[in-house]
Amino acid sequence: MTIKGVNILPKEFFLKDDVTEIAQHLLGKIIVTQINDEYTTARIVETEAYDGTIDKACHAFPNKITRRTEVMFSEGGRSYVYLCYGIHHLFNIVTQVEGIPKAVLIRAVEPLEGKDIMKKRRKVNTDLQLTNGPGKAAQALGISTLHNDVILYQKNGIISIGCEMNNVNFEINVSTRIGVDYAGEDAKLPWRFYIKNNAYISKK
DNA sequence: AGCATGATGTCCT
DNA sequence: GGACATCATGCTG
Repeated sequence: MTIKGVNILPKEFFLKDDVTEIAQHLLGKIIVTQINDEYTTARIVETEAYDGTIDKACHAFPNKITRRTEVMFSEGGRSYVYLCYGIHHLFNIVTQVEGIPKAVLIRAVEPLEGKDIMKKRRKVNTDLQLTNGPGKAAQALGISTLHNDVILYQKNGIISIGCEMNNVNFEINVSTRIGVDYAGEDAKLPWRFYIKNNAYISKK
């Protein structure tokens, strides 16, 4: 299963029981989108883990099923896209076997192919401002709430996650998550992961 | 049916 | 550092 040199990850990648582990394994992986006949790719450089079973910061806490969160309860390997602040579309990757609501927020990516398309979508001209935040990354990749509950491991899917043939080495930094102060003690969980020294990290 | 609230980004001072 | 845009969602009643 290959799209232009990227191997699409199998469903099993998303089913491991530790969402923080998957959040780290997603670093360095490639997001491929083919939306409105426009092809873009980007490398994941920053992620956050959310666990609806124990984590107040997760929309699905405590195992709360609503129309918005129900996709998090489905089998891993699907998208969870929701509207934040009425403006920003945030892209998450659902993990775990069916019934366990956990997901990984894609907070930042490094643009690879289709930068001209990303600049058009974002209405900016500087590479560094293109994808260095969760709202910006989704917008640059053409992802919106229209793409909620999309299967990510299908060949020729509109959104898929892959890895490059030649693996690149990097160090992983860890911190608390951004913008979840409302979660009380859970805001202190060290569940944000990012590639050390990458230029496209959302915040220092 | 009404209301409070964001897993943010951009612009202003 | 701070204001604020903007609306789907979830909760109350």
